[in-house]
Amino acid sequence: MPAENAAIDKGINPEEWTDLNISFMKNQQKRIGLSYDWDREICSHDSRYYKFDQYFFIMMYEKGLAYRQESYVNWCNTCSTVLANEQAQGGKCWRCNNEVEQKFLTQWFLKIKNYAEELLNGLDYVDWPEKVKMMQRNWIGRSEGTTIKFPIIDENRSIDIFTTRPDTLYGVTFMVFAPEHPWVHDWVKGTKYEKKYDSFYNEVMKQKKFERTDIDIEKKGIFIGKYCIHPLTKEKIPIYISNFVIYEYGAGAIMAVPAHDQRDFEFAKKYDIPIRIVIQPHEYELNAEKMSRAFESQGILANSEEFNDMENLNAIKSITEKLDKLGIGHATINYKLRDWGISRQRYWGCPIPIIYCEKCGTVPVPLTDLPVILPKDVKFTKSGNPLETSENFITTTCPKCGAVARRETDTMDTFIDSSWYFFAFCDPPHHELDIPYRKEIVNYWGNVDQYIGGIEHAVLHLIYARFFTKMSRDLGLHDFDEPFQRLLTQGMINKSHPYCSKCDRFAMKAEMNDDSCKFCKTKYIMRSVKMSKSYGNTINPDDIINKYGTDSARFFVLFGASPESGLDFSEEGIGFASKFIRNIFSLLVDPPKIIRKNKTVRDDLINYYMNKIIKDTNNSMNNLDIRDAVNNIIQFYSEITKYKTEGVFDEIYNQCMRTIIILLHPIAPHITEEIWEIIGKKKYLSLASWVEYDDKVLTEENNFKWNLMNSTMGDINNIKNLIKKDSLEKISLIIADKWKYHLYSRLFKLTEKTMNQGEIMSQLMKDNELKPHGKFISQIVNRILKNIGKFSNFSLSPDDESSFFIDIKSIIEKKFNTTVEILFEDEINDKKANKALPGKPSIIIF
RNA sequence: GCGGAUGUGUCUAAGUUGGAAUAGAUCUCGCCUUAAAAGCGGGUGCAGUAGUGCCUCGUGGGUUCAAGUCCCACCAUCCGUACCA
Repeated sequence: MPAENAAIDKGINPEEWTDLNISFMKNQQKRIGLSYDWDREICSHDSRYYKFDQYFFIMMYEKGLAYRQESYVNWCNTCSTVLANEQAQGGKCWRCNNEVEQKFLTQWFLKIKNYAEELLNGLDYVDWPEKVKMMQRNWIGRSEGTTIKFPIIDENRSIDIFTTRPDTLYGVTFMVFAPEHPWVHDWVKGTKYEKKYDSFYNEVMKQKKFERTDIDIEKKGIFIGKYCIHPLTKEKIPIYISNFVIYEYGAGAIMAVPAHDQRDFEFAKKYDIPIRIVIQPHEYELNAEKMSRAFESQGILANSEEFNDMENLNAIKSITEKLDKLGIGHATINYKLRDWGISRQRYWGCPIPIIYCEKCGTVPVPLTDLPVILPKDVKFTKSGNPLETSENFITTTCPKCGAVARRETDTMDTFIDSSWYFFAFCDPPHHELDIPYRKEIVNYWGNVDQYIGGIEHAVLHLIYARFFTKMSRDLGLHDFDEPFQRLLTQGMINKSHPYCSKCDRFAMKAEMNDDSCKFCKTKYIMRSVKMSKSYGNTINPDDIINKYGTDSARFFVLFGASPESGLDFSEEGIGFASKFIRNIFSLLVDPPKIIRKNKTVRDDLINYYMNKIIKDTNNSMNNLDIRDAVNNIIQFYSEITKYKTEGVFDEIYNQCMRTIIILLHPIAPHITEEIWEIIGKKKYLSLASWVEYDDKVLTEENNFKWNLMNSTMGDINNIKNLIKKDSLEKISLIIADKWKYHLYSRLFKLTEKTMNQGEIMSQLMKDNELKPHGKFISQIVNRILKNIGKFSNFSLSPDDESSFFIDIKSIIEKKFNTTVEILFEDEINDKKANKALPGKPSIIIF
């Protein structure tokens, strides 16, 4: 439709305009480095593709899933076309945001309602955001209730109304029909009510549909002089019409129970209709005259013949059973979901393959005659469907009798195209095939493992595509039930923009440089809002790419926020990204200044980090936590930087480089590919195998050791800051006495049995080795028991701990630019020394 | 009204089966530099001349040896939806 509008505005052919845009977008996508398999490119305006839109339509027509009906439909004046219910949410056109009107037209519909139950249940089997599932559940709007026949007086037909509250059936005191219900029109004809009805009808029709169903709008109605009969009591019940009853839902008429429904209550009060109580609350008694609002809670039935004294929730079932037995009602399930109106009065779309013959009526185009090609000899006038201007197209012959016939000129909703394109990507359509795609290929690839799209399609594309998947499965085209197994709804790119808090509005494009609101003169504040042309706050990706490069743009977007939460565009953010990209280049391309021949513990450390980071990054990537993955890479980058300046061991350093290049490659493909070549690697990086981590490096012992090193260095740093010494003479690390290790192992064993401190202490004091240290132990035990989980179960022996510190001595020395000595507790006479504990050496700084 | 989500030191975000609150930005100090930028290092909840103590994940309770995480109630914000019989 934008193509057609642009064509009208600019006088270009829509096809030309579409192709132009496709090549522009393709270029941009290639520039930003998106790796698509372009061999699978499909275009919905290619007759090889839309042929199968028509195929699906005809298959549905033959199965009775496509039908033509005259009804009230949503009409958008600016788009000059009909819209489906899903496309007119909140009474506004999904494309142009214009208020939609109601028009009475003959249109093609698809019976999506036939799949309502399955569409609802299928939601339990997909891994989608709860929010989207809720939106679909609400949209489908299943409700269980009862259909009840109310015979019309003086006629032999009856109205089958739907109610969820058959327990209140005895409380019905009036009926309400939608004003546009066709029966109503006949009933008032030639009666004294006709005039009143006509003016009321016109008044209601003038209201926009969504205004009419606004809760604040006044509930208006009139009596139309007609009655029906209560199916059980046989009482005469007056029929009203009112604006609050919607023709499309249920029967287009309701039974009104003013005592137990607030809306009915208000209506009854207004028009002086009797109120009959049929449910009494447990705690008190209602009085019809004194009621100020309806009683909608649970209670016990009254005035309900044999159902009196029954709990109302039980009565729902009992009354329905009785109606069923008498043949005047039955349990029913109703859905809010309406059938999908797919006719569009526009040129640029897929023609509906139907021919109207005077003799044979509505005739589908035979499958062998597909595709029905969209003609090019059309005139774009400002009004009406351009297709109607192509005589060649309209005039045809009837496939059945050969007589001159006329083609349908409505085209299909473009959502039809997007309802099955994911199958087409598996097996791009071929003109010569008579099916849209081959079953074994689609079954092999499908269903889609991970789908990404905006939340705005929650009850549009995402419901249509599910319907199509089930429908085409039933045509035998493939075997699975749901199109998209995992769904991620990505956020939008926002930008801060002038906002008036008083008027609750953002500055429009023309006002965006003003200081204050043009309506109330309040000063604008800056607030984040989605990018949009009307606000004039859009950023052209090309500008960003030109200024910072593709990789910086990608890095910024991926690191800026999680995919779900959207991103605030900012200059600082993109600046950081661009700095990082530059830094990583020089880090990897400039060779290290110091290269060691011997392997040291420093190399073990960076190797440990490397493996840990591969593991964490892989996890994050798999969960699509791209931001976390990037965070890990940034950390690894700074570790490598430190490692490089301290001096490297060639083999390990090369592994680190390879790892970070590969990890970063999906984020910043261009620069990493470049670096790959510069450092002399053969073949493309994009074809290199992904990095694996070595589980043997990530043992509990190693985790413990490197944590021990980090926390010890943290402690040293802490003390250093505290004593405000500029340069350090010496650091002594004192490893705890052997008996403390013995204590730890005894203690942790005991805590498996009991957490009682007294009991634990008395057990410990039976140990002769520990007994002399009783006072110290009781303090330690107290501290440990307060938060046992904080203490690792794993520990090294005193000798292992000491030799580990000897190993990493050089790292600490380098970091603090001083000498480090490792001692045992009994080797030094300092009262600070005896604070040493297993896994926590005492630190003395000189 | 109904439904859903969110709330984390200044900001943006991580935080898995409960087990020592992480990153990045910002700001700031230092190094480097003739200088700036870039880069590197320290600090960025409070207190402290010794590895510690205390506070803090919207508020208030609860469960637990242990709660950002589990349970209950409330508040705020955002989104969806609305006479659906």
